[in-house]
Amino acid sequence: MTETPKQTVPVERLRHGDLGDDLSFLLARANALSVSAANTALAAFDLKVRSYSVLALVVGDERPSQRELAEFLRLDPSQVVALVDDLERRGLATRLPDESDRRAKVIVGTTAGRELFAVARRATQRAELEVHSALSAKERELLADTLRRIAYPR
Amino acid sequence: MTETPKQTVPVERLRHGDLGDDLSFLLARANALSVSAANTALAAFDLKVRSYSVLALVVGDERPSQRELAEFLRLDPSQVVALVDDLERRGLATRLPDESDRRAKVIVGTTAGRELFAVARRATQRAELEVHSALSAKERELLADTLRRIAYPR
DNA sequence: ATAAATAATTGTGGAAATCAATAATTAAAA
DNA sequence: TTTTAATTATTGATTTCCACAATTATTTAT
Repeated sequence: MTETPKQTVPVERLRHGDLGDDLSFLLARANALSVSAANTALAAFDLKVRSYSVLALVVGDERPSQRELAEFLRLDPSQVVALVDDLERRGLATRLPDESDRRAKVIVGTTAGRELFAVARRATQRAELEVHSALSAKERELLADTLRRIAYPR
Repeated sequence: MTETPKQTVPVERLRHGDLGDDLSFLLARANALSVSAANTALAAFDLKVRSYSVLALVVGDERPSQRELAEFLRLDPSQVVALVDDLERRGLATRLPDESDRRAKVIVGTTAGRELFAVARRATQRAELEVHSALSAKERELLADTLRRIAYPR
């Protein structure tokens, strides 16, 4: 029996089918790598990309309502309830009544929330830089511009 | 009571915080739009991006093992079992013994699988074109090149 | 004044991710 | 060669995630 040498680069050959070069698939795979790197970096702070994203949106001075968070993050409103519950329980954000609409609640980050976000942000940016290390600063800029046109259509 | 005019572009202002311009976030958002467009297009064939991806990989002549599918798609091997179970039940793919390793099973698309993939592919490509309609052909090409460097590091 | 729409919330069922354990087989080490 | 370790597919359990329906309070439209 002649021995077939075992491949050391296992799935290389799968890259060159209909799928491996597909733009949507590349997008999905790049995103998967990015998300898991970010989650790894955020684990130290008991955050995931979801809760980190909410935190990022509420530590500024935009004071979004839960509905706005849901819409922007493409989440079901009920998921936002759970995410805000968690942040609030941990003292990182607060629900405030919306002065102009008593149905709505405005979410604002606390001081602790802002502080945690600051350090978590450094960690995610380090991780992100790692993921995109194959690209130059200029290429990253161009990529962001291009993705922005897809991410925010119209 | 003075009335505050309701905004017609609701979350526009959230785009311009720390998050909205973040490369990883843009990647995630662009991908989310792409995935949901693809899933919508694939629903007509009782496929999702997951099962479509597996189908795409097995209708070629690479004859991947389940382990290779799992690795390439970044899935747990047990999820691949379920996906292949489904395709096999529907007569779209078959498990064949790997001649050189009797632990492994090689997955090959059936004729029906190839036919379904062909039409499903047209549908997803239409949907994809829609999602990326803000980009020219040249820009799509450049985007694919850039994403490829992130998606397949080293 | 009444009706319709909206914001947050709860609960629910199904999909999916994660993890441990197992049987069969192969590869590595002694 | 014999034993040991690693690998492949599989099952099952656990948890998390996601999409929906229903509910309450409030606001907007008729």
